[in-house]
Amino acid sequence: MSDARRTDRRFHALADPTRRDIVRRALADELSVTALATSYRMSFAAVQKHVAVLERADLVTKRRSGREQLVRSSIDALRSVAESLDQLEEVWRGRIDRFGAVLADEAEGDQQ
Amino acid sequence: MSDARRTDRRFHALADPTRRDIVRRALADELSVTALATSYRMSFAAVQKHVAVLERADLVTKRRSGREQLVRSSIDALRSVAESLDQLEEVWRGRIDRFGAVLADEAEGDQQ
DNA sequence: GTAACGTGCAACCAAATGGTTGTACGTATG
DNA sequence: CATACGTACAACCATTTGGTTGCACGTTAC
Repeated sequence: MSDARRTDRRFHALADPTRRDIVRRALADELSVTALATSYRMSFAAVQKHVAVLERADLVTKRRSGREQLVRSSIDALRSVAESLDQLEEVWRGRIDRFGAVLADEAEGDQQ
Repeated sequence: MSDARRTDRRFHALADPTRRDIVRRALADELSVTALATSYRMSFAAVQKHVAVLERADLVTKRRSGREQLVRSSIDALRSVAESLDQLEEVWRGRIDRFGAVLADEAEGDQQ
């Protein structure tokens, strides 16, 4: 999968409060899909779909244990999302640096 | 607008490569909608819609200058997205801390 | 004043999203 | 073995998304 496509999926997966909550809870503990589902006012199938969206984005992984499927969040995937934001932050800093350079040039021009 | 709703919109807005590119370019420079639009292989109206999505998410602001509308990204909004990821990171660290505590307890139990 | 430019917006369309119910199947429990 | 549990998945539906074209309107340039 292309990098951009993966980033798309990750941001998209996080653009829903239920899914962010699932990620949060599965960061703290490993939980079965049913255990997760009891917390939300929607059908089990709906929660299962949310987990599938997170799984396709690699934000969570599942591990079978008997008849349960245990969901765990991937801190690495979350960090890679944070990283794409950091890249933007760097672009912004670059702009400031150039702005600073212009000011320095002007000061140089002004000096006697 | 609720906090969650705003977070939804921001993640959603960033879940598209064209929009992330617009944010990136408007972080480095202030650009008109038309200037932005020339870079992408889609209609002006489509780009305009992307800018509108970013605007509703407060990720960019527009400033009128003559007949042009200059788009600039908001570094603060980007940082607030990064912040919601940091909160998840903290949950994860909390889990590790508890895990560490369990190990410490076990060690304590083990000690002679 | 007229023509060209930059923008906003409505109408339309195909595809994706987010929910539902129902069914099927492997696993545990009594 | 029979029943309940946990999960997966298909079919269906309303809404949203992401694109298009066309038109209107204010601003600039000639």
